Amino acid sequence: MSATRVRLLVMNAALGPLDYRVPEGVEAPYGSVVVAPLGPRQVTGIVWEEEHLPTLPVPESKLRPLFSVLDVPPIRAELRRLIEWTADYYVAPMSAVARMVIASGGALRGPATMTEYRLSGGMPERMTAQRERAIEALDGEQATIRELAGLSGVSEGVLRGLVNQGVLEPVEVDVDRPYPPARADFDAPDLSPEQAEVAERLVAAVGEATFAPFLLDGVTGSGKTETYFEAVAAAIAAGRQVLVLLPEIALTQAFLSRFEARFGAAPVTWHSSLKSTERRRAWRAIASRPENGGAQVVVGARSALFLPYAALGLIVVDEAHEISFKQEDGVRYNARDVAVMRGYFEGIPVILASATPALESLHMADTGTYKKLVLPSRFGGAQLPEVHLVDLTEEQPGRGAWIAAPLRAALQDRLAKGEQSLLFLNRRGYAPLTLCRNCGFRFQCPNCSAWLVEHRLSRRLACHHCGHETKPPETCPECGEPDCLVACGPGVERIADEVAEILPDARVAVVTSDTIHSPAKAAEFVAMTEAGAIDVIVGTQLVTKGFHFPELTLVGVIDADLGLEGGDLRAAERTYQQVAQVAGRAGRGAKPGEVLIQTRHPDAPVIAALASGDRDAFYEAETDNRRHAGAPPFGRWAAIIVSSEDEAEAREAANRIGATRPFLDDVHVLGPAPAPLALLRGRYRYRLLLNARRSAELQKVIRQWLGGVDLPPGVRVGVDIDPYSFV
DNA sequence: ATGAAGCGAGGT
DNA sequence: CCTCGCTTCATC
Repeated sequence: MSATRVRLLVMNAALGPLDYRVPEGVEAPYGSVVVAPLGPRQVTGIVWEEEHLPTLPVPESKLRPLFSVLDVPPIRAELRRLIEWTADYYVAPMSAVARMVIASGGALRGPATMTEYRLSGGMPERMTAQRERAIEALDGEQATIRELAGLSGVSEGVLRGLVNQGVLEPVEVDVDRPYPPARADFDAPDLSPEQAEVAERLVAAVGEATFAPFLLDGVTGSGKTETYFEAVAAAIAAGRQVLVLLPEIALTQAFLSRFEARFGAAPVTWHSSLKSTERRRAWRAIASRPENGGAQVVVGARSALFLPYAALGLIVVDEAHEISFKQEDGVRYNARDVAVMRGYFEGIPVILASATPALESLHMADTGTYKKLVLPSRFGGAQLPEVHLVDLTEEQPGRGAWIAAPLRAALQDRLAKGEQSLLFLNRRGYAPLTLCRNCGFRFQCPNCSAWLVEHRLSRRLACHHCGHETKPPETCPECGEPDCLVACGPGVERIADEVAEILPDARVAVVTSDTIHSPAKAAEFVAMTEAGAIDVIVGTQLVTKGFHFPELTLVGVIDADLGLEGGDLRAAERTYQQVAQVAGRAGRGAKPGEVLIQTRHPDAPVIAALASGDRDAFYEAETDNRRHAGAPPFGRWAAIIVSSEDEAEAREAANRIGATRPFLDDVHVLGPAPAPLALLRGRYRYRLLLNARRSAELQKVIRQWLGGVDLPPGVRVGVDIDPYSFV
């Protein structure tokens, strides 16, 4: 006998919980995804425990019946608890978190087959510019008309014309066809004794199927992936699902080939650029148990964390220190931390793998909350690279140059030996600032308080915050002077030019999110590098991790001080991680590696620690700093960001919030002040910072505080718990 | 969210 | 007396 009355969490942040009547003969247990009438419209909702969604009582007579219960498995209690925890911890609406669970409107409804289109090979009777463009862009693609329109940049109308002409042919696709199965024993590797010992612990944890968080702390090149693959194999063999979170899609390609070699089939991937059919297929596979043809292993970006796994048995967070696990808009959650909570609610092990763990993670391991597993040496006898500092105050590269003499010499040496080099600079484009030599005019983004970055490869001035782009003008827009624009400072493209001057014969590849914008491009880059078709790689943080190139023996860090600018709380830690990770690309094969770090502050503790390879000393010093600053893991930070399209409105709202601040012993409020990016995507931003003791009920304080302020409709207030970027 | 209802200012 | 724009209210 099921309830005749249910409470819904509706997928609409502005609406509270709503109660409905369950029609005769309909089953709607907790977690059911349902469609309900709302005034003249319909809403999607999830049937929830009444006691977890308190609301004022509504008389029986007002209840309307549910429209339908959708044909998907109910959202399990474990995931419902995670939704509640995430909403509570990150001060976000439960509906916004639940949306990340549903994540695919198409998965809930509609037919199981759909029509996609592909080029038939035929040509239209009349060729037009638009048609030609479409045909060129869509070679090898198969997707819906809408998606093809997005891919080709022509309108859906043009494509429908091509369908009528037979140039695009329809293909009926079984949307939910199962994925090829992964096999636990497809190609088990030979592990080193160290790896085998760690793998055994992880495999045992998978077998026990209870909550167990692990910090897998292994130096770069120690074979962390192969090691946790054994735990993945154990979960596959036990019929449980595995989620592997990766920080960036660019890394997926390298991961996928390793995965396929080990398990004989590709895993299910989940990321933001999936097409709607792929998304539906993946979602439904994830919601099905492996023995019923469901997904076995899912590799995804942070958003894969909230999917409704039917039988999750293990979560791996690879490169767990990466800040891209922190979502910076919408629900501002940290996938690394939520992964541990998901493991807790599901009662399964969670592996955080990193060569440079976040201080917070190390602290959890040191206090015994996480179990620490260490891989102290590189796999196959490879040695960690030698690290040398280049003091830029002594070795000045000269005007308009950024590569100092020692690094030049090292580059020349590697090219002569036929070995590969990698130069790291975490700055996309050619130059971060362009100004007029005549009048001093600086190109600034109209929507953000940021300079426009020159991109020579694409001949554009671009804002890296909002995507605004313009063509560089012939004359200065301020004073009209021709040919007067000068590039200030280096980006990777400019470094690549400098390399071309030093080594005219070298084959140079620029590797950034601009040049590696698809998995195919990433695969191409990897293939070329492995084939020895590239001598020097110049890249941003994209090249700091995941890649394994045995012939790469030199890593040069162009500007190790760059990350230390900007007053970020974790600046020192981030610099350490980035440089240590990129250094870890050197000497992974038989030949030893060398790392040259250019810096103006060779005595700064971070830089000195990098030079001496004394990780523990760095972490100890950083731990002391954090303790004194009341920063995580010893205290907590939160940010409140108030924004509006109107500057005065944003300022007034921030002041109003500031005026009602709580005065407490364990929570201190700073601000409001203009946010470092005072204008972002056309919105003016003010910020308040909160520093709290560990024991403080920070979220409760914030909720009560903000709940008591009412603001004009154009003002948005965002809460960022445990912020990374103070922007 | 989103549409309906309520209400004052200004126009016909 | 009506229309426009804006605020308030209800949606189970």
